[in-house]
Amino acid sequence: MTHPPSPGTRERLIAAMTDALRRCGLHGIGLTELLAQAGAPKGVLYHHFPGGKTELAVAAIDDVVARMLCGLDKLLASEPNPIEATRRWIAGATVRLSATGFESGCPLATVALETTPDDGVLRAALARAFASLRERIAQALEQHGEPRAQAQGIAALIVAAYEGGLLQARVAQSDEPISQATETLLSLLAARAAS
Amino acid sequence: MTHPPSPGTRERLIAAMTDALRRCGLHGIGLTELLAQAGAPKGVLYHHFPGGKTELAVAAIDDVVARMLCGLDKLLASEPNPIEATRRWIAGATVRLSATGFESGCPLATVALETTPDDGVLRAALARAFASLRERIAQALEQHGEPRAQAQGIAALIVAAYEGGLLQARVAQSDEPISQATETLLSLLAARAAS
DNA sequence: TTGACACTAGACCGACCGGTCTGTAGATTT
DNA sequence: AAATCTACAGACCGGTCGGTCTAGTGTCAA
Repeated sequence: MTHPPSPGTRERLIAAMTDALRRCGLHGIGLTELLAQAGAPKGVLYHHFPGGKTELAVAAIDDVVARMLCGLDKLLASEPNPIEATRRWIAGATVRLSATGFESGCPLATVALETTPDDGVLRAALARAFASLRERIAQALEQHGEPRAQAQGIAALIVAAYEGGLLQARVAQSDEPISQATETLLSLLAARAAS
Repeated sequence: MTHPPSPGTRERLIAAMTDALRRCGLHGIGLTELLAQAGAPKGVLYHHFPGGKTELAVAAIDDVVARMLCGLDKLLASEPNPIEATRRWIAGATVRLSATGFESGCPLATVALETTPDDGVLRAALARAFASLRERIAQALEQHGEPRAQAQGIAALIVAAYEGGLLQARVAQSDEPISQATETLLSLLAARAAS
C-alpha cells in the first residue's frame, strides 16, 4: 500500500520542523525549504496540518516534549541520584550541540523567544512544555527528600542553566560556557546536599 | 539645525531595533514596521546603516551590551557584594519583563538562537557580548576573593540563570520561574560563601 | 550665491513568503 | 465497476519581505 494510512510523511514533516526549530527557529525557515528537506510537496503539509506552519510547529513541540520527558524518565529511573541524572541530561544536549557544529540547540527555546501575543496556541504549547519539564524534575527531587518549595526552585534553576547554557555555548561555538555552568551548579548542589 | 549632524534619527533607529529584538527577534520584525515605529522612511535607514537590517542589528547589540556593562559596573560599584549585585541585576530585568506584559526580554538571547552560520557579523557581535558579560562578572567575583576558575564557572552560571530564567518567565507569563531560580542560585552561593 | 554635502523622503523592485486550489493515484466500499 | 475516500503532488496567488533608486531640503564653506 502506498497512500492509505500515511507511510510516515507526517512524521517526516514533524522531524523536519523539529530540526528547523533547533537550527533557526520558526521564522528562520521557509515553508519551501522545510518541505524540500522533508521531501514533500505543499499539499501534503496542508493535508496533515490544516492549520499550516503553526499547527506543524505545535505538533513538533508536543512531540519534542514527549521525547524529552520520556528521556528524563529513563534517566531518572536508571540513576536514582537526581543530581547525577541532571549532569547526564545536560551532557546529552551538549554533545548534540557540539556534534552539529553548535547549530542544533533546544527547539523550544528559540520559538519561546520568537512568539508574540497573537501566537496563542504556540505559547500555550510552550507553557505546558516548560511547566511539565520543571514539574518532572521537581518530582524527582522531592522523591529524593527535597522539600517541595526547594525542589521547585532547584528545578527552575536546572532548566534555566540548561537553556541559558545552551544559548551561551551556541554563540561561543564552544561547550565551555555550558560545561562550566553545569559543573558549578552541580557542585553547589552536591555541597549543599552533603552539609 | 535640522539635518547636519543627525538630530537623533540614528538613535531612534537603534532604539526601535532594540525594542523589536526584545519582543520578537530579528526575523520577527519587518523593516516597514520597524521604520514606522521609529518614524523614519526607508532611505534614512540605508543612509545611516548601509549594511541594512543586519548592520542596524549589530549596532543595536553593541549599544545594548555597552549599556548592560555600564549598568553592571554601576551596580558592582555601589554594591561590593557580587551576590547582592547579581540579585539586583536580575531583579531589574525581571521588572522590565513583567512590566511589559512578559514581552520585553533580553535582546541578545533571541538573536543568538536565530542566527545561522552565514550571519557571521551578527554572531561575532553576540560572542563578544556574552564573553564580556561573563568576564565582567568573573572579575567582580575574583576581586571578592574567588579563585579565577571558580569565578568563571559562577559567572557562566549566573548568565545562564539570567537568560534561562527570562525565557521561562516569558513563556509562563509569570515571574515565578525566574524568581525561584534566582533565589535558589543566590542562596546556594551564599551558603557556600559562608562555609 | 552657488556648489557640495548630509540628511530626509518615499516610490519602486524582484524575490520569496505562507497559503489555496485543482488535480491525480491507489485503495476501499457498495 | 462505479463511487468515494485518503494521500500525494505542484501550479499558482496576493502580500510582504529586504533592498535600491531618485528626488527634495536645509546647512554649510568659499
